[in-house]
Amino acid sequence: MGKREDNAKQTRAKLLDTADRLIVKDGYERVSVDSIVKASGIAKGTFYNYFKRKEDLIFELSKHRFANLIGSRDTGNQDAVTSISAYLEEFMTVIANSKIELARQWVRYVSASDANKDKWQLDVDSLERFIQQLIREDKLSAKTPHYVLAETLLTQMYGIILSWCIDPKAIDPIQRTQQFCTQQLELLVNPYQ
Amino acid sequence: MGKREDNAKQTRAKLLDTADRLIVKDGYERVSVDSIVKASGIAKGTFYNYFKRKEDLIFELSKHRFANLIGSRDTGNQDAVTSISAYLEEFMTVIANSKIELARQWVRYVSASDANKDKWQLDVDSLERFIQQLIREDKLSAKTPHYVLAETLLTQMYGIILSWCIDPKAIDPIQRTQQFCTQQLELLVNPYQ
Amino acid sequence: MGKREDNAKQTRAKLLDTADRLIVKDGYERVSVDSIVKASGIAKGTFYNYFKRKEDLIFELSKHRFANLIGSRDTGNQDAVTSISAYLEEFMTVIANSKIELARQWVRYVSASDANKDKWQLDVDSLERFIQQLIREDKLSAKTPHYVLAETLLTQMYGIILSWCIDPKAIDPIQRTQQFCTQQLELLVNPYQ
Amino acid sequence: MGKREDNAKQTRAKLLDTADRLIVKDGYERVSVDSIVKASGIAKGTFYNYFKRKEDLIFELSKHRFANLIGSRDTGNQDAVTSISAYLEEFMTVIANSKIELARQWVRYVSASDANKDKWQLDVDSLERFIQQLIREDKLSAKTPHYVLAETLLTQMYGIILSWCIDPKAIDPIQRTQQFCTQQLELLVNPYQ
DNA sequence: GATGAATGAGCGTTCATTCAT
DNA sequence: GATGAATGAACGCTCATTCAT
Repeated sequence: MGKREDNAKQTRAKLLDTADRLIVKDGYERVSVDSIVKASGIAKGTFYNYFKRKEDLIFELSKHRFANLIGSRDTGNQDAVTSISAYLEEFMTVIANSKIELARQWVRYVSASDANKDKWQLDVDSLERFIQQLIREDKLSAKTPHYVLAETLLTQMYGIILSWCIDPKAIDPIQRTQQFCTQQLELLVNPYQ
Repeated sequence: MGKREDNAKQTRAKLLDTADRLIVKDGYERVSVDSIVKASGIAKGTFYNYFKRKEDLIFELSKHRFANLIGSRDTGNQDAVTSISAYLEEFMTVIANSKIELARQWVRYVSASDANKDKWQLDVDSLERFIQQLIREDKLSAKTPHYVLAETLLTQMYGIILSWCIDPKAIDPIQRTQQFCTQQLELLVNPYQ
Repeated sequence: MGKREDNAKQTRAKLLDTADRLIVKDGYERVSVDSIVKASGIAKGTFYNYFKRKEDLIFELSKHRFANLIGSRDTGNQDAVTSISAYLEEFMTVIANSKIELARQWVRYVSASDANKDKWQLDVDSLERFIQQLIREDKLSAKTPHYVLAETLLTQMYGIILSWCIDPKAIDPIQRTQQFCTQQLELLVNPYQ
Repeated sequence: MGKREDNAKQTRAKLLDTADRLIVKDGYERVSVDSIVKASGIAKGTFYNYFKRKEDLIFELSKHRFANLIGSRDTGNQDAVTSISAYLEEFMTVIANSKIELARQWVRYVSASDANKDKWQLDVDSLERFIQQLIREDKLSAKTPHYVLAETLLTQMYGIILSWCIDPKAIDPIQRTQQFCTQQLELLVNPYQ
């Protein structure tokens, strides 16, 4: 870990950070190599020392950017519906806390190409693990179709995000999530509780 | 309907068709006015005789594709779950029949600005009317929360579309819809059946 | 003068009028054949029945548009300075009454090509004739250098117009003309009065 | 001043020179970015490395041509009329030395928007200071209306430029300036000499 | 390894002009 | 004579990429 390698790592990191920041600020479409190197104070040629093509940076970014949002969590002695509700609300809060433009950009981004396909699977897996945890804690029966349930719930969340992007004024994603949890979640979970 | 008007209609249609085909083939991002006119053998200037901006063509395209998804329908003597399943499957079939690139384009388009906010509401209203019809036909109890149910179901459909856009290879929207109908829909509808 | 010739004349006149109006409204640069035919409700092809090229219409327009502003006038028994002052003020009033954008457009127009070279000469000739009239009326001596004086005075008017175009807020062309007449004109005319 | 910086300077200069040459040759209206880069053998993209917009090059060009027209000058023991004549002639010579197309461009440019309003004021101020210098040197009386005189003289110069632009063949700006100085200037200055 | 000037294909768009109907 | 769809060169401008220094 000589000084030079260190500098190189920093340069690379700076490019990634700057690109990330610009995408958030200006939207994915508007971010060019030019804007990245100008904002980061790094020469254009240097950019191409680290990334053979612009695409490479974008790809690397997407790996970091949409990292799995929710890790394991303590459910205490709450019942299954309450636990899942808390999970989903937290999931949606992270997204809803960003401005609508960011959410829109996110939708455009993940639906732009196959580069982000992991995102969906990671989210499903994470939610499924959470449900399995509830099964292990005997809050849900062993018969619970954990994968299908995870898929359904996450699909609902994704649907809320998309409808929010379509009509941000009419739809409050947090409130919609709460409504769903209150009125529908129980129906889905009840048989297994 | 003189020869000229006829030709004009054909020219317009050819531009739309070609654009549609190219978007499916190459992806929304890569389709330019140049590529459209070159592929259709029409002069660039002619393009702008029909569409003031490239955007206008795109808009018209997505309108055609995703417009008027569901009209009224005869439910015969099917029960509520079966009827709703048929409705949702038809809804999704229209979308899934388009290629993934067109669905992506649609997602990008409706989430791009506030211009399409009606889309969501129209879909919800349409589905709600369908549920109300089932209530009138005594297939669902009068207590059915028709609006909330419509919202939930449509949100699920939108979520499926979005997850399909994210990972088209892993997800088959029709199959996912059927799975949802089979395994979850009953839970949601049962209390009111 | 059959009906057909009459219609043809009207069509031609309408094109000229519309073009003139649009140039005043939108500025010379922004007026296209398209905008002219759209605004006049005449088909594009018809335009080219009357004018072989767009230039032809512009040329014809310039002949009408910048016609000699001032004809002969009664000077009554006013002295030379008063008469000339009235003449110059009227000249400038015609111009200043138009909006600054029109004046700017005029400047751009007359300085754009050689097509308007007559304009300057016509104005000088007109003013010279006026001065000669004053000589004939014995309000100025026969030694008055009528052409040079006309040139100098008109040049001053043109200079005022140009400076007005450059800084419309700081300069009031009418007031500047009056100031010139009050403070400087006498000096130029006195020797011959 | 490495080789690279040197080359860059040359590239920039070449673009400016070529543009200048083309404007003189073909007229302001007909010069496009394309024609400039083609004539200079420089890539189009390079043009935009140096000038953010085409306008910027035009602006820089006109700044070079018409900037800093007159600095302070030694009047020796010439009388006022001679000194002012020399001043005005030099002013006009700078302009007349450019080709007519460049003068036209200048006129169009300064009259295009409010961005150049200073130009007029700077010229007036400069000329006024020169007249004040003549007053201090006792070549003009203290009663001389220095500002009004400066305005009148400069207006005359601007008028000559404009009339030159309108009819370049009939009018020689230098000769017209000399004529004005010989025949009219004395009348304006005499009372204060 | 860092630099930034140079590149040129490509973009969306405008517009005067032609010509079959 | 009137029509308006069709044309295609030209416009100003963007941008990912290359390469000599």
